[in-house]
Amino acid sequence: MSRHNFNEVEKKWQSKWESEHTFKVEVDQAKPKSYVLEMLPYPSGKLHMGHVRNYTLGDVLSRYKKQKGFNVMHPMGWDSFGLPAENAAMQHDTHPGKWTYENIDFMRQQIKSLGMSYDWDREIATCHPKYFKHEQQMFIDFLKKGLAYRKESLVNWDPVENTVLANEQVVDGKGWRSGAVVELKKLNQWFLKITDYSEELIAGLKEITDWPEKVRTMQNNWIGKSQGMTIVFPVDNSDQVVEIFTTRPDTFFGASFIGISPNHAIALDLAKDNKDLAKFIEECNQTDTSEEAVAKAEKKGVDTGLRVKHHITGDLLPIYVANFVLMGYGTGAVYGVPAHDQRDFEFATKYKLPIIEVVKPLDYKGDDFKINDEAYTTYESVHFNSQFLNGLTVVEAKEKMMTYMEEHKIGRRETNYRLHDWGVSRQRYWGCPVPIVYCDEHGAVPVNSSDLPITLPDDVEFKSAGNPLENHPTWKHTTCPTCGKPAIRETDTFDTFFESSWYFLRYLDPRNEEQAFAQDKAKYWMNVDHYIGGVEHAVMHLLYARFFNLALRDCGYLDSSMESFEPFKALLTQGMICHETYKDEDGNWVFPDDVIKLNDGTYQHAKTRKKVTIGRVEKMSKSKKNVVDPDFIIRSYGADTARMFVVSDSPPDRDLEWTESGADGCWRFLNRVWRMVEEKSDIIQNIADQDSASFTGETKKIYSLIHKTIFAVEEELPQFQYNKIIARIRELTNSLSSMSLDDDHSQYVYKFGMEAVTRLLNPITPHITEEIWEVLFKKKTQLSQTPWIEYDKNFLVDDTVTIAIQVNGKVRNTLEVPKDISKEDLEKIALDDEKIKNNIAGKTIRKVIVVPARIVNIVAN
RNA sequence: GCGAGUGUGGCGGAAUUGGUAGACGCAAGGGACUUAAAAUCCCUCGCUAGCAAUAGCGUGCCGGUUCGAGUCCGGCCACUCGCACCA
Repeated sequence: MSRHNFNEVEKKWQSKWESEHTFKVEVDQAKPKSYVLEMLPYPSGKLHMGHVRNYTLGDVLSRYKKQKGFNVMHPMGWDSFGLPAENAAMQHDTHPGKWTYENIDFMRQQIKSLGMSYDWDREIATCHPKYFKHEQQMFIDFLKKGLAYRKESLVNWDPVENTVLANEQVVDGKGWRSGAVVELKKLNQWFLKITDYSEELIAGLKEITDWPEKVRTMQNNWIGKSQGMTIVFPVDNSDQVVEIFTTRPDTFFGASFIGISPNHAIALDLAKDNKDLAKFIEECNQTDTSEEAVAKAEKKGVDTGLRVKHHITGDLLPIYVANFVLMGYGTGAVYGVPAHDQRDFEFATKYKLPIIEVVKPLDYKGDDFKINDEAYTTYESVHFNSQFLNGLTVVEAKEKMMTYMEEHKIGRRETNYRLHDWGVSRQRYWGCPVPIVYCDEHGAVPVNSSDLPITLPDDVEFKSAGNPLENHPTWKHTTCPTCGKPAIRETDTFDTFFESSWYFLRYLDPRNEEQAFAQDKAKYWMNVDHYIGGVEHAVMHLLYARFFNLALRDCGYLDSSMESFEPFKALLTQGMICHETYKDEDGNWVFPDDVIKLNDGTYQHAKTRKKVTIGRVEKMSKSKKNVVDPDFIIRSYGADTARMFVVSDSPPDRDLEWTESGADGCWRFLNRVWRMVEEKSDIIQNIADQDSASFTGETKKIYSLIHKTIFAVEEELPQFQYNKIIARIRELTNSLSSMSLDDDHSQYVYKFGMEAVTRLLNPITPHITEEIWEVLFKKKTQLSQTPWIEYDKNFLVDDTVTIAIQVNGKVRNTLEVPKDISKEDLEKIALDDEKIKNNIAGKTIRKVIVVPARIVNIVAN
């Protein structure tokens, strides 16, 4: 008996699919379309198991949809601009482009060895000038439409390397390489007006019901729409004013100070003559730009000496410069209500500012409510100590106060968003050049479209400090598109989220030289029906791509008559791949491949012979060495096994633990399927079709199970519940292998069952199933080109059901009863049952609950 | 710190969405075949007590609603993800 030779077979089918263009796709108005998309990878060098899982999830659906008769778009490409290429260039003295393209070639071959059903003719690389040419045109169009503009903003500056650092490159407020304390520096940068679309982005969330609720919630919170009040405080003894924004105008009587951001105009102005304040601001500017760093920092501030008068109480409130007030949100100034906001409370405690309680719990009787060691922030509360707001709930008080403030010209109602405009400028080499020229006379001028793409110079130097484009001797020198006089190019490049915000449209028309994509192609293929990728992209990438789709509509790229401008109809966020961690006796991480199990059950390092201890299961990461190499898995088990394992054990949105033994199990199963067909090949080739109406007993039961399994797969596959599908198919396989095969009926059912197993398994393990189909079932047409197997609904329901009989909620027996038995009969049978009788002996029956086809519960005591 | 999730046997996970908790797989133990090993096949397998029938307990923890809770409600605990220049 031959064993399945996966190495040969997988190569055979991969080249067959390629040479016969099995997965090539074009617009076809006669067929329904389906666009299945996996997030495009960054070509970091090698595939990791997370990629394998991501692409398998998409590939299974894509293959299934094709067999269901859909015209399936399933493309792959490379998100190939970015920081790692520049780091590699510095470390290995190579060119980012060379490094990137070599990685792409290697990883493409890796993906191909997994047997993914991509239309490779549509492959794109975002670092290719033919790709980013259109991106540069988009930016120019955004500029003309008023969706792009330039303003000053802060960056993390490494004073030693003379370079801008990514937040990731800042460790504990210091540059990761130089160790220098990071400074905040103001630079002129390009921004995209995503905030123009705040409302539409919120509204769209209601439309995309096939997204996980958690992602929609996160996006909604990220946009952070809030209605509140901008209150204008005149500064005492001055003609200046401070504008603050608050979402809690109802707590106005509890305000005891004003906090302004260290980067607020007033703070910066005062700092000119105030050394202490200047020093404090400098200190604040020594954290990185992340919101997290600001929020975690100890609350600190400096009294400016300025005072404002409370409009109603007339109290004088001090203005503090406070490190926890963000310049980017609202007006960059807040009023502090220590009793009812935790940050304000900590701040007030530290600087001994008054704490004034103005709301209390709904059931609190007196007017002496006091907080203790933390702020009282419950929203369902009632006001006291607040003059005309006393006795009102927060909601009521808010409305009354807003009206009052408007009438008395204290402030104005305002809607604020946490979302701010998207800064797209990066001071880096390996990115898409911003197509702008600076002319002394005409300022920032967009490059003429006929001069696009603006490409990167190849001869760059990474050893010296600063931005290589800036340092290049000639590249930035050009002429002004308007007047032709000497001018300087923009040396910044785009954020790489720019490329990934529209790549799904480029796939639809990837070789179009004139346009980013043809409108009619986009109209046919959009929107993406199934988008699959990691949760880590839940907010930013997905929000930017949603914004782009709207902006591209408004710039005429997309047909405005399209039904929806949500680019991704359904979203699946997959979990991470985890693995056990290993450490040797010196505390060094050890690769799983280097760990061997000894006979006494302990573990040892294969080379150093040191004892190894097993740690917890964690996300696979290079730093902890708990990684397995997809190449190694494919070589030792084959692609089918790898594909099957990554979708078989866990639901797709949960983390998956990679285990050697789990992969073994899949490998054994696939061999078993092969054997089950091969060993019975004479039956399979000789048995004639039988009339299913005459099946009885076990044969009928298993025949029915085949149809139930097909039905279940049909239900569960489109929901990505591959783990359940595999369990179903395994159950069916177990039943088939237990058949006695002693008559024509059972032999036929066995054959039909194995055919079903082969076909149902095909999207998951395409190579072995194609081979079984051709070699053992002697079929001429590729399984990938064969329509999906159909179930017979007459065999989906049984005549009887098994019902649990409970006494006081505890199952005491199960009974098999006719499916449509009446309530009365069911109750009678249950009460007549011997075991039940024993159980209720000596008790009085109080109540009997009968749920037909489900359960009987007898309440007795 | 803020926002969002997750938690079921030794392990990964099922559970018709309020109705038999543990499907399917992994690991473990026992057996068959074999000179032997591998491979394969069969059996056992939540915990405790019992030869067994069976009984009690059991879905992170505490409490509640219900004839009935893994599922619904309230309060905790632990872990994970995101926080705008990593992708």
